[in-house]
Formats: sequence, structure tokens, C-alpha cells
Amino acid sequence: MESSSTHLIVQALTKAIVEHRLHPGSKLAEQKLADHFGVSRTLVRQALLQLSQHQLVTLEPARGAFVAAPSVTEARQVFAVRRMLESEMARAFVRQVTPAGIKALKEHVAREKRAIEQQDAPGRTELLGDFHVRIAELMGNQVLAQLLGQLISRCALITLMYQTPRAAVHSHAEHAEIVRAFAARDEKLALRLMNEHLLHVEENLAFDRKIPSNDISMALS
Amino acid sequence: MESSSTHLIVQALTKAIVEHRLHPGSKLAEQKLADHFGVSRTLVRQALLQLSQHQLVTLEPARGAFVAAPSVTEARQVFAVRRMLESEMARAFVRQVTPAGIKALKEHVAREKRAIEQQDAPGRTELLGDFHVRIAELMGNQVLAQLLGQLISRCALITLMYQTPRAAVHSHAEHAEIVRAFAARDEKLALRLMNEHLLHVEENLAFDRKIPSNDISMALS
DNA sequence: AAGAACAAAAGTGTATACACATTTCCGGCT
DNA sequence: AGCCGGAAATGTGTATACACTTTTGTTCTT
Repeated sequence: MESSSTHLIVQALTKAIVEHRLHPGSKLAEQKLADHFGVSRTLVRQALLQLSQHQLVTLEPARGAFVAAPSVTEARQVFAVRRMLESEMARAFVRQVTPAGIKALKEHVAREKRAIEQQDAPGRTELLGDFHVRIAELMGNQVLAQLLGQLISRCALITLMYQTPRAAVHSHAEHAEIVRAFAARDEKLALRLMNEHLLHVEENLAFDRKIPSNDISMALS
Repeated sequence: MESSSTHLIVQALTKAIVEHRLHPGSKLAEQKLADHFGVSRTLVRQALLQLSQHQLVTLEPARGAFVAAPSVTEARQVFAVRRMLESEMARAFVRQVTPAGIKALKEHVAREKRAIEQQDAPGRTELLGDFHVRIAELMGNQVLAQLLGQLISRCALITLMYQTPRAAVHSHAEHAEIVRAFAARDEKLALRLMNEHLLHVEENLAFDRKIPSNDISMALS
């Protein structure tokens, strides 16, 4: 697995951004990052370029890199795409589901439960997102899994920023319900539940909040 | 519009790859590309990095960049994703279609017809792919449009390599039919036609052919 | 003649250097 | 006091340099 220096930086920054240790709008100065990771600007630039393609970072010519701050309309568009993709995915999954697949998802949901009970916010958000990627993986479609992963980490910038513990519990409950529909091999139900689930997540977003700026070295510890 | 040097190189290489002037597996040596474009390896590397993220190029550590040669299973996975996404897109499009949208699509289909009649293979393939992106754009969903664009150029590596003129005519006819379903605001029909269309495209692929290797300077003229 | 071993060539990976753009800061002006 | 202008500082954009890896080509051995 690609564990080049650049990739390590991408992962570290992705994690920091998705977990909101780096806030949207924060400047990502190349030299500071280079110093922090102990490499040259060259590698940092490569990492920032990749992150900009993942829409987690925006590059302004001659001004530098900033943590992306997706607009409300963009967020809604991402969710619209997810609904299109994932409702069909749920339908397809039911058609080819195996007992082992159900078992894997049940275990995943159990992990979600633990993370919520332990008030582990970062772990919670990661698991809630991974639930959807997990389904794609279980279908054996790498392309789908990778695509969903990107869409979800893109949502994370918005979603997880404002997701309350209450909303997390709600999401978790819906995941469990979806798995039950899978187990029952109920195509129409699974499809409907997935669609409604994504609508609920979108609805629960509080799009109007202040975001304090933040320091790089703090955030990356 | 981002017209940096790097982006120009990305576009030039993308075009060359999608139009099959550069064949899958061909080596893309950094210095040769740098000389060709009259820039340093730095910019070429950035471009290759981006192309690798678009899955048009594969980077092998310490060995260099090669035009991607997607496997058959990967191709099928891409098509599976497209079917999930685009059948739902077709449904959603019907719900919000405007006369202007229909008109735009009709014009697009007309352009396809001209390209096919004039035996303009590169233009033909580009237009046939853009039909799908066009729909996403007309829906006003940038995110969807961009995502589809990438999926389609990824297919292009496979599809267009082996798409016969006959298959192109077939695709074109199906596009026209889909537009008629849109105009009639027939959700179920549009959805079914889009699904079948994508299945047909996938079926028409000849996955078993020899690919001659190729030279960079030739391909980029 | 085929194959192994080694040397030369070519190519990638990372760091550094330098030109140029942007931001910041300070002094002079109104 | 506030604002405009310009120099210093900071930071990005691209090129170049160099270490190290892979490939190639040659020679020597069996």
C-alpha cells in the first residue's frame, strides 16, 4: 500500500481536516507544514495538490492553500449525488448480499454503538461515514468504494462540523435499521431507508455557524 | 478558469490519452514531456500526479508514469457505478426538466449526428461522452457533473478504444430516444432507457485486443 | 552461444535556489 | 488621527541540482 512520504502527509492533513482540528478557511503555509513534517516544500506541495483534488483544500494562485469551506449549495449537491448513488447501491446490495456481509455490517454497527457510548467524537464520525464505504467494499466494487470515500470525506467538512451527539445517535439507529432491511432482503425498504437516512443527515446540518480560525502546529500536535 | 501551465499539460495529456494517441501502457518519461512542453520536470510531475488521481495514468514507484490500462473488472465496476448514478440522474432530471433543457439536449444530439456523419472519430467519442455530463450540468449540479466527467474519461480509455462506428451510431440513437423520454416527462421510461443504454455500451466493448506501444513525440505531434 | 556480473546510462525522488507576487509594516502626507 | 505609498518580509511558482534506483549494454565465464 502506497505509503510514500507524500501519502503520509495527505493522510495526516485529511484526518486533521475531517476531524476539524483544522478549521475551514485556515491557511496552510507550505514552509510551516514542511517544517512540521520534516520534509521539503516539494512534498508538501504534492500533498496539497492532491488534497485540492479531493476538494478538502482550495488553492488560490499565488496566495496559497486553505482548508476548503464548501458552500451550502455545494454541500447540498454532494448530498444529492450521494442519494442517487447510495440508494441504488442499497438496492444492488440486497440482490447480492451474503450472510457474511450482514455479519460484517452488524459488527460495524456495534462498533458505532461503542464509539457513541464512549463519547468518542472523532471515532464516531469516522465510523458513521465508513458504514457507507463498507457496503461498497462488501459489494466488491473498488471503484464505488473509492468514490464514496471521497464524497463522504467531502461531506465531513460540513456534516461533522455541526453534527450533534443527538444526530449521531439518530444516524446510528438508522444504520441498524438499514442492516435489518438488508438481512430481510427487502429491496424497496432498503432503498427507501437509505434515501431517508441521507435526507435526515442533510436536514440535521446547521448551516449557520461561526468558525474560529486555527493554528497549524496546534492542530497537528 | 484555472489555466496554469500544469493544467494545460493535464489537458493536453488527457486529450491524447482519451483519443488514444497515447496507448495504454506507454511510458511517460518526465524529461521527454518536459522538453516537449518546454517546461521543467516539476510541472510535468504535478500534471502526472493529477492524471494518476484521475486514473488515466499509473505511477510505479521509481519506475515512472504509464498510461493506465484499466483491467476488465475495473471497467465493469466503473460501468456499474455509472448505471447507479445515471439512472437516478435521469429520473431526477425528468422531475425538473425545462423546455430550455430539452432544447439544449436536442442540439447536442444534433451535433453528435454531424460528428458521426463526418466520420470524426475523436469528436464523436467526446460528444457521446459529453451527452451524459451535459445532463448533469443542466440539472445545475456541478458536483455531479464533475464526478461524471471523471468517470466518463476513465471509461474512455476502454470504451473508445474499441468502440466501432456501428456502436457509435447505436449510442447516438439511444441518446435521441432518451431525450424523447425526457421531453415526455416519462420518469420510468427515461430511467429504463438510460440503464439499458449503459448496458449496451458496456456490452459492445471488445475486451480482447492487442495494443501497440507508442511514442510520446508522435502522439503529441 | 547463453547467462551472470558489472559498469554506464537514463530516470525518478527529494531538496534547494531563485524569481516574482503578495502581504505586512512603517513613515510621510493630508 | 487616519490614509496612502513604498520598502521589507513573507510566501508561492518554477527551475535546477544531486542522490539513489532502475534499466541497459557490455564483457567475461562456462
